[in-house]
Amino acid sequence: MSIEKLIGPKGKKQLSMRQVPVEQVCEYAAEDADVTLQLKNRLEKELKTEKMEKLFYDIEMPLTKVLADMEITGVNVDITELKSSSDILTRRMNELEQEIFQLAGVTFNVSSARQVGEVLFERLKIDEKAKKTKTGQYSTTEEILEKLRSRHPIVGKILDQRGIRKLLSTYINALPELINPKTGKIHTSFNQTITSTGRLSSSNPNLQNIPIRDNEGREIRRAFVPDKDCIFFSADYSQIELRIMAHLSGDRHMIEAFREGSDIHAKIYKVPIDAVTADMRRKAKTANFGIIYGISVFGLAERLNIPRSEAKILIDGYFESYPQIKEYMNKSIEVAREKGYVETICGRKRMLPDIHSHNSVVRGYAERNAINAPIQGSAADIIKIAMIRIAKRLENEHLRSRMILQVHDELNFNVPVEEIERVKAIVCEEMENAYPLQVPLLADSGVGRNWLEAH
DNA sequence: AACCTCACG
DNA sequence: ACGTACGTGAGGTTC
Repeated sequence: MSIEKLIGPKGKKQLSMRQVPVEQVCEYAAEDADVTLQLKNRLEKELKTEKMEKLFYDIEMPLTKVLADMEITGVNVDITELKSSSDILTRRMNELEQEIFQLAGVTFNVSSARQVGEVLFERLKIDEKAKKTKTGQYSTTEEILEKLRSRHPIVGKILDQRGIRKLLSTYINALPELINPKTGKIHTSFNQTITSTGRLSSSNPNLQNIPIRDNEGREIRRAFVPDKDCIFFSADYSQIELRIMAHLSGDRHMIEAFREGSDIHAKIYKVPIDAVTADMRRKAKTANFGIIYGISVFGLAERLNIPRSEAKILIDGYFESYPQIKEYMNKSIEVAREKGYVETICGRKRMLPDIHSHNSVVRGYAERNAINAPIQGSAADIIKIAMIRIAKRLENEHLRSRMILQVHDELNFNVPVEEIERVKAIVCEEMENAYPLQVPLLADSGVGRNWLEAH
């Protein structure tokens, strides 16, 4: 039985455990204990035969308490900040909506992708051969509308209105509702058993997807503030996934590049670093990400908005510079075929039954997972080790600083001002030394009066 | 409940 | 000819 069946779906009307008849609580609690014991009896043996005992007992189990402490500690959110931007943005959103109706000549629900598609492609006919989604509906994603921006003034307004609506509904208006009246803070859940790679996820609310890429959205981070007499401290791994790929592949050139601390994105070209233009670097950066995901010529061409021929040249050049990376990718797929799974540096497995599929699309997914999962998952292993050690040191050294958030390659802390130097040293040291690789691991850090300033 | 869209690493 | 970069969570619409 699910908890929501017992106390109702999350929201205002959700009951607390004490409002549920004791017979029902008893039934629920007993089932919890019974099922857990049954699972333990079976999984304990499996842990041993799969050689995953270290991962379980040395990482996942100790991490459980670290996560619980983070959840209980919670995060301060300055509501006055959010309320004032809510008023301003709500007004702008409504103005844009009126202008959209004017330009369309009809009123409609701008939140409805279907209605937006019908207005743009049937009423205004701004594109003869509009792209459709799998279900035959017009696709109106940001990516598509961006390319149609110049066709009609309504397009830009729809994009702007959507952007503002997203910020309001998902963050600005939602976060204040989630403040726990007892603690005055927001308490997320860090889910330890959701992802297929070993990453955490965050829910109710998700605090791992607070905006940062766009200037307007990132202002929301100003609302995430430390306690009184404390500062916000943020530390993040620099290019951890690329460094792991250098380590796992053993590629001499990439290892050397990281050891000498050079600009890895610029380094893929066979010209002096000074000769690398901003555009070359941007393309190389996208290519580097692509490699980690199991690149395709098509995928890279799409993202960079370049012809496939050019994307192919870029990829070929890349593998010429880093031949062992190419070998590593082939080897990962080969391992998946032979063993049916791939694993991370700590022995976390990703089962890949589709690696033998006769459907090339399905098989393609499995092959890309074979490349990506060990990299993404090893990064998760490493930051988990760092979190456990940092939590232990904060406790042993009687510091009042608290770890409050993890965002995949980043850790955030609430730090009493007088502790900042010690905590900075502890956090960076434990992050950088969590798991020695063939290349150095680097952690950047910053402090501020809020999450935005600390970044 | 499925779908679309979009926020993050 | 087709479909194609990895991993998530949430809000809104539609059925």
